[in-house]
Amino acid sequence: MALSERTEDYLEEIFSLEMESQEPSVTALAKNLHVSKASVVSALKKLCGEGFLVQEKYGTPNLTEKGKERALKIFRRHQHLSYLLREIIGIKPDVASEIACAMEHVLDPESEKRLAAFVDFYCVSMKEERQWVSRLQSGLDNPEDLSRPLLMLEEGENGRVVRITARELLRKRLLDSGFSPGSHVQCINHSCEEQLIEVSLNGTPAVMNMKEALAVWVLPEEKTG
Amino acid sequence: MALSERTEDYLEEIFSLEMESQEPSVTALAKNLHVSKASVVSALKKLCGEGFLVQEKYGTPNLTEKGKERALKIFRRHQHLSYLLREIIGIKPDVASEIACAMEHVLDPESEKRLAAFVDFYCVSMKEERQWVSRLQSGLDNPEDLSRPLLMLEEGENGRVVRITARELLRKRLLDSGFSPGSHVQCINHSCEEQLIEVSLNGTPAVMNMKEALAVWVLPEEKTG
DNA sequence: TAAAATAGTTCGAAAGACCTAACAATTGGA
DNA sequence: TCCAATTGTTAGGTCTTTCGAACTATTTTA
Repeated sequence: MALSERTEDYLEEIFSLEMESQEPSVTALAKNLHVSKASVVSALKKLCGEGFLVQEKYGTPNLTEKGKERALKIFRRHQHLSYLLREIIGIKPDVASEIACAMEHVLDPESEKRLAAFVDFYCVSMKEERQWVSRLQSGLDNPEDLSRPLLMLEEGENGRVVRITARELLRKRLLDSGFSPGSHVQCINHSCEEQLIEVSLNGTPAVMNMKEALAVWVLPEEKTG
Repeated sequence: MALSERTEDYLEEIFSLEMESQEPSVTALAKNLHVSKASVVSALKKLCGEGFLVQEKYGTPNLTEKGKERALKIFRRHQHLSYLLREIIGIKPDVASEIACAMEHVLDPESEKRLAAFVDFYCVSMKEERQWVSRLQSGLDNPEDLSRPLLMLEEGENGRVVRITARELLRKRLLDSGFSPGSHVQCINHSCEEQLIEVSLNGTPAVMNMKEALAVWVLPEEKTG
């Protein structure tokens, strides 16, 4: 059950190689992990002993179900962290991977969820920004055509959700209610006195308060009627 | 020169305690680092041997200049990382600190700069978002009053830079040119054919292309003339 | 098919971090 | 001032990870 951090690295590397349809040979592992072949063999022995791996003498190591499951967890963590460091913080890929390696072993499930949520939140907003930039650069110079908070849609205007700029509970609530990227929304009615907005979400009526309507960003579509 | 990651942790903890005007006694260190006193003593011995620390038998350890310098570097990295994990990604403080501990030893100077820049960038944009939300919620319902890309400023409009939504070279170029949060900018002239924008940056004329003008976000100020 | 190259294994041994237990110095009351 | 509690030290040992070097098995190739 309990694997040392370093042993987890071996497991992850075996998994990585398998993902790329490469043989997780002793030599390949030694090369990728920058250790001697002797070290690989002893790590492999430990992984076998713990039931994460089966391997005959001079045979290729094979992950068991248990091994795959554990490796996948580590791998996912690593991907998330790498992504955050590389694409969001802007750290160089090789350094990012190294840092991710150091982090991944101390990330508890809850923090991992937070991380994933952050990466998701940020990715969506970055994707939108890229679309925005390319749109403007390709000669389309109508700024009204950009996404904006649902709150700022005119009555009757409709479009697609592109991001949710909220965190924690509000974000969860909105996503759970169906305000996920790609959903179709239409502004039905602004009720300024009550600070409420009536909308149609994928054809179904819904009511939102201002805070919610500010957090849902919509890319308006051409009016088709 | 070369300290192991774990030994760096001891150094950092000594520094931390000194910062809080507490004695970095063997007992305190053992408690805070969750190790036995024997382990502390042997780590202290190593730090003395490397010249980061002076200590007489049964005396309080004292950081040398070299030790302080090194400890400060580690401490700063830790603060940055903790901040990122806690305040931006939303990971619980104790876990954040633990992860920061695992990360701080593999963060090279360049990545550290990137991290600092990201924290800075993100803090500014979050601050702006908060202002935005509170502004809307306090009844001010004039969306024109929000920050927007410099590209979207009318001729003659002016304001203050609140964030730069660019990365890597573009971001660096913009910051180097003086487009940093707080700078005063005024839109002088849009030249649509040449896709160039004439602006005044802190009173000095400058010319930007569309991509640059899109990356600089400005909070417009009241027109005072 | 036999020799050469490559791949995998085993065997100490070293380094690092940690522990417990016994011991020594210091300090603070009674 | 002296005894007890606290604090710091030392010795000896475990565990993990790593290595080089010698060795064996397998594969390639001439």
